[in-house]
Amino acid sequence: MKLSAMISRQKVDRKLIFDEEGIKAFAIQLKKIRIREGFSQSQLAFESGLSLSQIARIETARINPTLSTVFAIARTLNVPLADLFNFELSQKENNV
Amino acid sequence: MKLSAMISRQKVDRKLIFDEEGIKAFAIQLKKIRIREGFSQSQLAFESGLSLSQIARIETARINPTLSTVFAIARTLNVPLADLFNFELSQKENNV
DNA sequence: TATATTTATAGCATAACTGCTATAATAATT
DNA sequence: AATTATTATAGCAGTTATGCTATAAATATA
Repeated sequence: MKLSAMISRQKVDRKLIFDEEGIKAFAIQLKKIRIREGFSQSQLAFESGLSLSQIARIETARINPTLSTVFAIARTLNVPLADLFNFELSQKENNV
Repeated sequence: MKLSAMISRQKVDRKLIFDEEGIKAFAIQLKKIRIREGFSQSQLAFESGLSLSQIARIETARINPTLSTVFAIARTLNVPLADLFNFELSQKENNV
């Protein structure tokens, strides 16, 4: 994250979560599968109806995409949804 | 509708996608897993740090949640991410 | 029935996602 | 090296996700 973003974030006491670990893991997973399926970012953008900038922002982990966006990607790449989420999140170690 | 209205609307018509089919399928899947894991919506909300209204909105398919929100849910329910996405999307039949 | 718990709905304010457009940076190809 | 293709970055406008608070509806329990 950029310094300017960190500063403004810290200042505003923001409420919405941004799961950096998960977002980065998803970015890696998407890029892996997109390339495996033989798509360029442009192709994926065009065929899915998403914008190229959006695809790039997702793969560089700059934004926190919505489910509908991910669904559009999965449909276009023609892969099972679970494939895109086939990675591990660190679990919170709590629980009684 | 008048042409002028269509034109001015066309300019503003940049509505974001809302994948109703996918959002509904996710709502069902979340509810199923939440109950299976023995959580009430309140518990899930409290332990995840999400608001109760947000959990309800997701399970009633009224909103299009972000990945970070889904990640928080998966962590709290302590289930693999792929579990929450273990459902089928209708694929677009095209290609080649 | 009554009471408590759980789930659903609503409005507001704020943060942020997305499309769009343009440009820059990087990688691939000739 | 030059050209092309691909990927990354940036700012703006419009729409929406989210938290918060409150209330209503539905469901479970006594």
